[in-house]
Amino acid sequence: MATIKDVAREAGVSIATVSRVINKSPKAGKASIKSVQTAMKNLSYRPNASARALVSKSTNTIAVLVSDVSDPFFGSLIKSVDQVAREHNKHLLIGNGYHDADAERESIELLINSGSKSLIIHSKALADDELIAFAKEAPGLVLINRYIPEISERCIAFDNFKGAYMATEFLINNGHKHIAYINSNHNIDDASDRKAGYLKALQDHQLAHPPSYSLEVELSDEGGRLGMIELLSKGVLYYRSGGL
Amino acid sequence: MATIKDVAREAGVSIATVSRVINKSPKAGKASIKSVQTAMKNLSYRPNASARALVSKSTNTIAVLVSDVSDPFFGSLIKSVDQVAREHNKHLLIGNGYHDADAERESIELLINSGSKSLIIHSKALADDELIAFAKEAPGLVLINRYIPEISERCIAFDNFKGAYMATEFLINNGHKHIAYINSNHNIDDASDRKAGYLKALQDHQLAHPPSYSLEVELSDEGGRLGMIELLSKGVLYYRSGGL
DNA sequence: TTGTAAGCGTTATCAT
DNA sequence: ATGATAACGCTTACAA
Repeated sequence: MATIKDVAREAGVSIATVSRVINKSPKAGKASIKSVQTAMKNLSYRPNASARALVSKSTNTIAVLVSDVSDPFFGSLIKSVDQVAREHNKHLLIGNGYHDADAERESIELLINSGSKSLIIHSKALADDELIAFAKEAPGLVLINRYIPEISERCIAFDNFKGAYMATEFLINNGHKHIAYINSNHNIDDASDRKAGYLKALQDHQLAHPPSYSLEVELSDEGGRLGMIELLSKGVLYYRSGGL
Repeated sequence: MATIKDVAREAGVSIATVSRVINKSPKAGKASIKSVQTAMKNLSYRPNASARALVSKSTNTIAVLVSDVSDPFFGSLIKSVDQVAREHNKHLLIGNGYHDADAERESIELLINSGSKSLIIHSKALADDELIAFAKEAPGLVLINRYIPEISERCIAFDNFKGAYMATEFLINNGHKHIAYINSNHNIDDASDRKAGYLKALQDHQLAHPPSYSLEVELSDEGGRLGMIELLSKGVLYYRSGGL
């Protein structure tokens, strides 16, 4: 693997000059640029990322922690991140949290250790405290899909309460009086916040919400299907044809 | 960010000693180990991965290039890689090829530049020559789902021809005489190899294979569904009830 | 067992 | 415009 030194020798200039043309410094002689460039080609030179990171105190990677790469939800998330990362010539360092606190913690540490200054973290298993501590340690860390008041400016999340409230109110405004709610049985804020939004909307409109109107199911297509079947077969709800 | 130097000062030893306990070198004094460890805790020291990589000439990352992270197929692939990577305390550096030759090339270069010595590459768009060149440059590069004779020991791939041959022969052995083939319209080896295997099996068993028996469809659930509909509605094939 | 010091490949400061 | 050179944080002979 050719180093900057090799290129300098091959091009007959100093390494400082080589560094200048690599980094497109304005103070590089036209002649030098030329010879350095051909030298780089000849030796198929690649700047050493580690050395660069060491001196510049920042890698060109963006760390992303998700719960499970094989879940299409996270796949899409990663892909979106990658698309903007690519525009800035950065790679992604991926960590898997496996929906487990220990694994999440370990992954975040690994990601921080590896020198990424930008971290996009999707963590549901870790406690607020730990995440706050990490956020304090890493100024470029951002939480996605999670809201922690103490570090709100680092959080990007849905307003689940409001979303569920709006959806419920939308149905109410369309004349519905019996609205059921199928929720995920995941014990995370998303689930409880949405449920709360649903209940609040019903309450604000003086609609009843007997327990039989809501149930919790496995978070999957199949879970939702079974939930619907349960609601319909129990006679709690019934189809209403035409429009909303 | 505390450095090894800070730890050394705090622990009252030399940086060499600190380095030794970090790397669990056998020649580290019991007392030193103790004081260094508490010093590390106090300063919440994290070894600088770049510096380490620079001197040891190898990062602790495994690079993976896939066509599209948001595709569950690749998601599972990445997850599997991650699981063994995690056992070795390594992260994944992910590249997206986007089914495009330029993007694939660019990604591989980025991954190599970033210092990963282990590369798992899934490339369908790049030509053999380019991949061979990359393989030569990076001794730790491995091709997945692709077979290139010149670097066969670096390839991990299905024998698509044989697989299709076996599947076809299986049907033949079960008494079938009219066997259709719905293929992907992706212009990649996988598709043509499988098709060839299918044809060879028919030929070896002296079965007819009129053009109407095979067609190419979009690579998706819907594509396959439409393919079946076409075959059935054209009367090329028909259902046969019971067993194989 | 421990410390000193050279060196890894770059960048950036300072002269020239 | 160009070249020495220190520095980045760490590992590893080599000495002691």
